[in-house]
Amino acid sequence: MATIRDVAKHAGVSVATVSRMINGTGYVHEDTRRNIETAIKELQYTPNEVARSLYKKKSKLTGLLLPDITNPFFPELARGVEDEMQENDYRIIFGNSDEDRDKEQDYIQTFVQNNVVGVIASTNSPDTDTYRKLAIPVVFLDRTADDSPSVYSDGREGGRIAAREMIARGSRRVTVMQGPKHVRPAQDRFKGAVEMLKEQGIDYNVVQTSSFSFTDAGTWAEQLFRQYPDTDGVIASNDIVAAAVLHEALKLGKKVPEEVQIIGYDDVPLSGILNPALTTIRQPAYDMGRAAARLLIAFIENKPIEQSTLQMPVTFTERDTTRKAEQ
Amino acid sequence: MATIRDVAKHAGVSVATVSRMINGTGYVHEDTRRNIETAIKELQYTPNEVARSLYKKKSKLTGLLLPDITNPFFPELARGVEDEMQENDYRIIFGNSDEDRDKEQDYIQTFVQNNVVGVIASTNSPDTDTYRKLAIPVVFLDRTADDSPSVYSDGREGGRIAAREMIARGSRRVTVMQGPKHVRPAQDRFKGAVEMLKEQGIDYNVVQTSSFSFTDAGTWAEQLFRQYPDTDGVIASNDIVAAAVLHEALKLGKKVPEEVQIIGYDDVPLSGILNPALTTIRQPAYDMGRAAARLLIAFIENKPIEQSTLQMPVTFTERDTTRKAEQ
DNA sequence: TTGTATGCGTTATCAG
DNA sequence: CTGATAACGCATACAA
Repeated sequence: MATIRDVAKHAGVSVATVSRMINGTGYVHEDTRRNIETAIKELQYTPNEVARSLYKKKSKLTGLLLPDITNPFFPELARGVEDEMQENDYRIIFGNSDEDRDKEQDYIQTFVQNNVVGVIASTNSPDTDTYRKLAIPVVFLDRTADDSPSVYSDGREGGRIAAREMIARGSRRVTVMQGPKHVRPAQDRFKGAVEMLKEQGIDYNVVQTSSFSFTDAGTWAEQLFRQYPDTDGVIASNDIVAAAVLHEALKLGKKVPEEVQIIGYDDVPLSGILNPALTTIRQPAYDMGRAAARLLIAFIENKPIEQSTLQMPVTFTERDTTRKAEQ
Repeated sequence: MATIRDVAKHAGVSVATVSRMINGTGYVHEDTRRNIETAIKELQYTPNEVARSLYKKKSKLTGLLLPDITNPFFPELARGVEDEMQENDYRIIFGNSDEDRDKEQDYIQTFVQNNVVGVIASTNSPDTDTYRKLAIPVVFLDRTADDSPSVYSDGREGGRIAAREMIARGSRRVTVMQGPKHVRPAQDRFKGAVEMLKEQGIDYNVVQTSSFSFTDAGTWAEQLFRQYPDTDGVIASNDIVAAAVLHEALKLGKKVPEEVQIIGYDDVPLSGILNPALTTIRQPAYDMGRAAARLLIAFIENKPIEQSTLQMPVTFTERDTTRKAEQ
């Protein structure tokens, strides 16, 4: 790898001049500029970001911490973040936390050890020293903490909508699936749904689940219909679980949506191609990722910030696992 | 952030001693060790990886380049890579290439600018200077190049299996979907399928597709049944497309698998919960990711390497979009 | 307009 | 067993 010294020597100038020309700081004569440029070309020089980072105590690196990229909601988020970052010349150090505090800590630590200029995190414990002590900006994604910059959607409202639409379409023995206890967004949507069910005086049951994994989803689905065989409406904790419930319902010979209605959550890409296609509460994942990155960059670059807390809209996405609403 | 100098001062020793104790290089008296340890604790010191990287010209950073994390095949791969890396204290700088040479170049460049010690790449152009000129080890994932370290599965064989099983189950007017022209694995499986179809003298049509995106998949599916309404077997280019074809077939009132059989490719997690569940050719994505990371680490750490080219097995995963084989 | 010297935080060499 | 010190590649203050 050629260094700035090589370039300087090759161009017959000092490293300072090369540095100035590269960074566009200070004057440099047209002729010498030309010399330096050809030197750079010939040596295929590219600046060593590590040295830069050491000197400036700032890098072009950013940390992204997500629970599990294997859950189809997160790739959308990640892609949004990545696209925005890459368009602004930032790079991403990526890690999966598995919602585990230790792993999370560990990643955050290596983020700072590597001089990242900011981090985007999807965590259940934003209100901890792990984040409070950070000297760099943090944006929470898909999660919130009061007064902390964050991009998320209104889980409670999403849950309420799901329940409301389910009731409006005639289900009267509803089963609400409660996602993992320590996952905030899962609990928010759960609470929202239960709230609405109670308000409307509708009978409901709860099935507890402890993960969002594809492999477990089938188990929750079986359990659901074993415990509540006469349920006529399922509000799932996310689309994966909803898909598993749909699968199980059809396997048991139940007609969807005639006998059982199902509403998912997230609107991950696969939801639209299920059979029947899944009715769900949509979160604009990709946009959320982009927004979070945009916000973080604004902090990093000290740009003006209108709002440091963005609540994105959730929308009822009606497809074929629900009946037409009664007028 | 506390530096090694702070620790040294705090412990009343020189930085050299602190460094020695941290890295376990050279002797250090038991008493001073204790002093240093408490100093580290009190100051919450963690070594600056950037400074380390600058001096040693080596980091704990690794580059991972994938086409598109939004395609559900890749999160599995990525997770495998990440798990193995993280267990070995390596971190990942991640980027999506969109199968685009420029983006790819760009990422590779910033990888080296950041002193990564190795890269894992899923690329269609492994045989280019971009990779040949790299001074650090590279492992190609899901793609191969002769003699280059790589982890992939046998696409041609996968295609052959798909066609063979489709024929064995009675389809006689098969449609093979050809994935994006520039994506090697897609072409391999396509060729394999066509090869087998020809060998067996079975009538077949080809539908060309140019992406793996969820949004486009529906279009290919519609087009397929418009052009070849009497097809009785579809070999899709991957599971996403297969899911779309399944969706469309049912929408058109076709019985699956009675009137149309469908075979996908990859066995992404969603395949098992489709209705009917998708028969597909499985690639062990997670394991492939792990294997690639393990291989890369072996290169990085100069460990002995048995095989630098790993071809993982593809397996026919029989579910419900195909009929029982004729005995 | 350009060059010299210094320091960013670490590790390794070498002398003590 | 320990401490000065040079060097990694770069950007900046200051001189020229």
